[in-house]
Amino acid sequence: MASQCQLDSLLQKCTSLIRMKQLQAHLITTDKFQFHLSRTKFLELCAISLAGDLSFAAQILWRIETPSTNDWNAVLRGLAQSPEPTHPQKLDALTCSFALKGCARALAFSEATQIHSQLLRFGFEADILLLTTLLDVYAKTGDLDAAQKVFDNMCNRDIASWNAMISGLAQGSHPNEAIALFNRMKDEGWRPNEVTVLGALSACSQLGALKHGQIIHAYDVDKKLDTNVIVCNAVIDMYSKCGLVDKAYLVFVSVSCNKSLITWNTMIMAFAMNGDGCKALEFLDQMALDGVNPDAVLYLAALCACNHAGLVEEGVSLFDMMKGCGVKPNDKHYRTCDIINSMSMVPDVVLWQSLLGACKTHGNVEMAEMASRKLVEMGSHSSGDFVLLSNVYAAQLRWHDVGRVREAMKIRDVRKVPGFSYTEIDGKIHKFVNGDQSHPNSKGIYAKLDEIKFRAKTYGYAAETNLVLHDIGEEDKDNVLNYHSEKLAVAYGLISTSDETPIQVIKNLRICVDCHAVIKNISNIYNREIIVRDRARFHRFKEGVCSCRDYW
DNA sequence: CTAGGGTTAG
Repeated sequence: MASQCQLDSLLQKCTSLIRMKQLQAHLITTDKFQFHLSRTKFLELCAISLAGDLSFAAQILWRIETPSTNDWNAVLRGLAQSPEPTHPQKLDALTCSFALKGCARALAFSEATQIHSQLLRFGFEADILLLTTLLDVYAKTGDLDAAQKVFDNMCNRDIASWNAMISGLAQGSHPNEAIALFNRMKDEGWRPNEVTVLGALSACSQLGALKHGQIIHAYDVDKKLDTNVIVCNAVIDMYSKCGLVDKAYLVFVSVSCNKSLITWNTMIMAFAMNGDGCKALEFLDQMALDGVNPDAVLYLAALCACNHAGLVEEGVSLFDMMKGCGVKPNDKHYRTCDIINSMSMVPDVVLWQSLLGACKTHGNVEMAEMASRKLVEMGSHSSGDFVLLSNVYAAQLRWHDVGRVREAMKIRDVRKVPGFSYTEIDGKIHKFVNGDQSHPNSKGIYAKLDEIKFRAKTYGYAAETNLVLHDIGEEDKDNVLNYHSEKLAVAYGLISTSDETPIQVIKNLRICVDCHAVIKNISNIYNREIIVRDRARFHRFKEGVCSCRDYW
């Protein structure tokens, strides 16, 4: 690089814009314009000297791919001392709109609030499209209250505004509110379109809200919205998540439009969640016959199916299919591990998570430690990963290690996601959290739980307390377990529905071993079919056994 | 000179 003095003297000689441009050309042709210091010095002179030209400096700045802070400063300094220190370009509603879209993608909440105030200042508050974008950004950045406020204050709305609010609620884990708003929309005389029903169906899927889901499905058919694949996919997903795989399959076969990869995937996932691994694999073949090429997500769904159905061999051959060559180590677990290690791509977080899950089932501490180390390396902040490892330790009574995991969670600011369960009774969704006492019929629920406990004891059941996270006294453990949200939901189902009605419960986390055992007992003692959808799959309890065959 | 921008399944 030419000496500093040389550049300085060249800069000094720039007494006109022409000279400046000559210098710029020189810097570029001698490959010195890339050099930060000379570029910034040049920019600065151009922006502030009488010979320079502020807008020319700005033009140069825009052309720099990643301007340094000093580059920005040079132009800002020029702007600050120019006759018009405000931004020379006026922004309009579209400018705001694009900026907001950027915020949505970058999940930049505070930037969105800034644009929000600009937009009010410029008087764009009657622009429905713009406010819809704003609402959507707030929802996507996680501030549903702010989104709702925008929605409520809109002087008038169109269907997209409703859609944005409904899907915002559905995707922001407020599915109940999403369904309520969907109903309100219909009450106010709006005609939901395909986008609206997608949001509402997603909410039903999350809640296991079959009654609402069926109404929406009927509406889709009536209004011919089922000519849209995306809607069909959402309907299939809704039935499958509500536990009606057969119904999901019926919809699948009767899809009149062209099926997409996602249609197949949703259906395979439905079989997987119900532990029907064979059907899922059969489907993989059918799909090939149909000329649809599976993608990575689909293989993952199929692997999931093998995992849930305990189809280890099939799972391994699927891995082989995926990477196109066979690996044959001896031990089952190490085999899975080797396959994951030898994969050409970086192993996926989900694969390590499933390995960790398998370690829990088989009590393999060493491998669990290895898998969770990998997950931490990959920057996992999912509390589920930590809880799984913790459970592996707890099962071995290694309380010190359980404590270490908790410490690690604190340091990494991983919070345990609170468990909750939903159950739909006569179209009304009831939500329970662990130890919940807020339900109007709370007394009845706890009385029923006592009864269950008493009757189960006579059947020889003892709580599996070694799987609770905390190292607390036996009796306390017993209490913590007794009031898990899924137990509360099942108890409420027992007291508020007739004997033949199956009880459906949706849980946001994985079901714990004790709840699993208790619900098996309940299905036997009370002769009730109980279906629990947990984070990973469905458990169908009937006559004392579960469809997962205790493998999950 | 105008139009241009928003909501969508696994």
